[in-house]
Amino acid sequence: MIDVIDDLHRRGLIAQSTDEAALRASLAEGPIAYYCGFDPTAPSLHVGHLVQLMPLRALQRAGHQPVVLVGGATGLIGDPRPTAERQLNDPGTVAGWVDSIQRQLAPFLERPAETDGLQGPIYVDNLEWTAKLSAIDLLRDLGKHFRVSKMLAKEAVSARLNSDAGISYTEFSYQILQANDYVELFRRHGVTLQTGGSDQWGNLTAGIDLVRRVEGASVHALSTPLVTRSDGTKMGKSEGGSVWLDPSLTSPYAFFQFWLNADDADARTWLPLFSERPAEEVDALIAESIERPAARTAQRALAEELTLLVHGPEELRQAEAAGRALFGRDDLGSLAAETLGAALEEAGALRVDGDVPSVAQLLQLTGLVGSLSEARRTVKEGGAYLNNERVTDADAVPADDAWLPGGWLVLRRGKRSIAGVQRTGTAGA
RNA sequence: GGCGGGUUGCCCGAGUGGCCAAUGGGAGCGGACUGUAAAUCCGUCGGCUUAGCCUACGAAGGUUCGAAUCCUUCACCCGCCA
Repeated sequence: MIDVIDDLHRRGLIAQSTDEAALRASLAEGPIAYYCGFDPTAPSLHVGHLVQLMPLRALQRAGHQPVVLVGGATGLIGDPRPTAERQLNDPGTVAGWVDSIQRQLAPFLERPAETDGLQGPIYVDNLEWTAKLSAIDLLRDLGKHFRVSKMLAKEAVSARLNSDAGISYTEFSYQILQANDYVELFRRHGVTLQTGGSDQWGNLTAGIDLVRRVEGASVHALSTPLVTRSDGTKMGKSEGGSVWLDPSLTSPYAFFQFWLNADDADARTWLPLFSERPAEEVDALIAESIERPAARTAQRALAEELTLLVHGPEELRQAEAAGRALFGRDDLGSLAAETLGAALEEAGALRVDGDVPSVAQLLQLTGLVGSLSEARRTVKEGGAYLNNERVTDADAVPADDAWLPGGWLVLRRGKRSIAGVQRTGTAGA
């Protein structure tokens, strides 16, 4: 059996680690419990979180016990970002996000657990113990273990102190709460390893220090690298928004397209990170990508594997089929109504009944553009297409003979933003 | 608590009474070239009932024919002093 740590290194999933020899020894000794926390800052996780999920899965496959923490308490406080103070979200909203994120995390660890007889995840919410902390407990029992000079030295904190934004006492205190989580999980579930992003390193080590001080135990941390794009920006933005894991926020089709459209350099660096294929297969795919970049083997492998992981086999099949139909060379009119309809449902479909809106209005209603002004601008720039033909008049209403089988119109913005419009009610085609 | 500096569009950052929906850069978006890549070049980049109008330069008032620009108060940030 391949050593987990070796495997994680091979995949590039380890940025930093505490005493690696000790960690290897402890992992080899027998199953350990490990945890990773996710703060609810939105209703869903996004593709950037996948890099956290990969080590969780890898460790689980190696027989260890995953503990998944959703930060119902820390989400109310806000982990300091290096740039600016966070906007506080109200408790009800955060509680809702805790639920949705917890549900979202389940399949990543439950499916392998069910099928392979592994340890299923333990779910925890740090609100459970943090809400009970009184100001006295916090300051007297926890605060005494924290040296301000050390807290100030944390990267995010010092960055903020050196910026115009400054930092509130609220966010400054964040690391105390997260450190306390490690102590609580050590006590409750015997957790001895925390994983997290490399930007969390300061928080991870703060937890280790606190466990040592209050429990006298030596525990571990492992951080994943910050995944970026070749241009240095964060991974996961597409068409102006984040790529979410929640299918109602980012459709499986859009999710699939995100990976398919990754640039070559990115796809090759991301593939080992996200693919759970054997090393030789990954290497072969990358070699092929270098040899014949136009075939996009790396992009395709990422798109297929991740859509399958996040959305399941049926959604993958449909997302793939939709892409083929919409980007294929076939004449749109020659596609079967069902094929076209299924593809457009995946891409995003709008129903119209009665009076047909103008092209500009349709662009806005389908969400391809954010406003009517933008719709007009897009048409002016030559970036709006109706059934693959460039639109020249933003206020024109689609002609009767423009409707394709099934009562569909294919509306496109730019090269690859597509939406369907279906005419209902009135007699379609 | 005192004194000084600051708060401009998605981000950075010019702008000190009319020529400002606001120079410039970045991001984003569109076009050309391609492979539904990258790089490059060109265009675009608040909203709307789009030759016009509305909303905007931390917030609220005020001065003025006219303010992002001047005055007052408030909020927040940074620095120095207590």
